[in-house]
Amino acid sequence: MAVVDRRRQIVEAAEKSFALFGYKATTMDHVAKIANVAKGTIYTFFANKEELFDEILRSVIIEMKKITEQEVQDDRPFFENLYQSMDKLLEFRREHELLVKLFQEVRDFGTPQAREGLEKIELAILDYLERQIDRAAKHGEIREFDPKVIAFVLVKLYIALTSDWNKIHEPLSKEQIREFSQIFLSGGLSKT
Amino acid sequence: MAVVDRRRQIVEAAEKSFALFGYKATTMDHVAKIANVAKGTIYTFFANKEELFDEILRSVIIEMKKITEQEVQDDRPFFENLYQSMDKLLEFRREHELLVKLFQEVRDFGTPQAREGLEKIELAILDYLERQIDRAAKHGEIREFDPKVIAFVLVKLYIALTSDWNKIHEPLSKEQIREFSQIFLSGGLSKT
DNA sequence: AAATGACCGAAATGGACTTTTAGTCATTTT
DNA sequence: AAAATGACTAAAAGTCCATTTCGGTCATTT
Repeated sequence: MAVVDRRRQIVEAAEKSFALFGYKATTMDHVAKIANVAKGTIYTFFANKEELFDEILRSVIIEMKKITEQEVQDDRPFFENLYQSMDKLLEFRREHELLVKLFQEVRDFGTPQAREGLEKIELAILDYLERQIDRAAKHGEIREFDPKVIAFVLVKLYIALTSDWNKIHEPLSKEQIREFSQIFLSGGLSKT
Repeated sequence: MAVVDRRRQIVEAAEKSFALFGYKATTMDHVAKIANVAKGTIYTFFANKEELFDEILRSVIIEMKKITEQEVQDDRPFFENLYQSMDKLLEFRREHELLVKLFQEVRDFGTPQAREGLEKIELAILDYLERQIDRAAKHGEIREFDPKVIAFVLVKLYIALTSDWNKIHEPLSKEQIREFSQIFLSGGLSKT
């Protein structure tokens, strides 16, 4: 009990600190202080700062998976599930303090660990998406193509419409994004 | 004659230096030396370093426009022209020393002027593409949607398949890229 | 009138010195 | 005996200041 509690205290303190200050500005001393624990104790649970960070990331990934799985219903068409999941995921990314902070840290300082952290999360999303696509293809819902590439392009398309676009233009509404996705995904640009 | 020559000497020297050393590491003293001209002379033609850089960028954009226009034939379908142009453009970007150097400079040092330069070029491409798309829509070749967004997504899609993808996987072949583009653009993912 | 290059101030660079911080480990607490 | 502690260390980051570099100017030369 005592051991478990200490671990939790540390993880919770680290969560707060990473979300508030980012990776670089979070010091082990500070985490120890918030957790009401001596610094050495942290090292009985985590080999180093990066592993502590990894623990937090892993829980974020699990949380994201839960959120998307709530949206997926097997009796609905693949695209419907896809749009819902993507919306939820983007909303999560926008609102989750840790992710917001990490994006900012990468943009402003280029901290490698922050970038690698975000890459890990993106990889987890790609992996999850890939399996969804594979399943949809096997169910005959979409054409069969390399699911890895499809997943990759889908994510890029979504990021392009939701994030990249806003750097030079007024943000697109949810409805517009949905419409454009449908054009490219279900319809295609072609008129015929 | 003498005046024109001096200007040309300077521009040619600057072209070489920017392509070889990037924006930051190119010094006005060095450009003057290569051009066999006193530093002050550069300032009779260009207000400052950035304007000299702009001149080079402008000529790169013109060159790109020429290359794509060679590929476009009005009697061919829009998509055919599009794929050809994109291929040529990407090849140009990959092979043009200045662009390669600028990409590297942005990645390694984040020099703002280098990034802005690449942004200008991308904007020029987007602008050109937008007009092509608008034309195709008016000709009834593709569905009518905001050409700005379509152009934006097309470029992002192409960069995703040709450049981003290579950061984690084996590069896709020209044929694969073409196939995927067709899926998304003319066909759509949907099976029906 | 055009071209030059010595010159200027601002900004970048380098290096000595100081502070901070990740990680360790001998000692204390439970 | 096992867990927790915090003073300690080595290395990384930060600060400061002297020196150099570089974009841009302008009095002088061609």
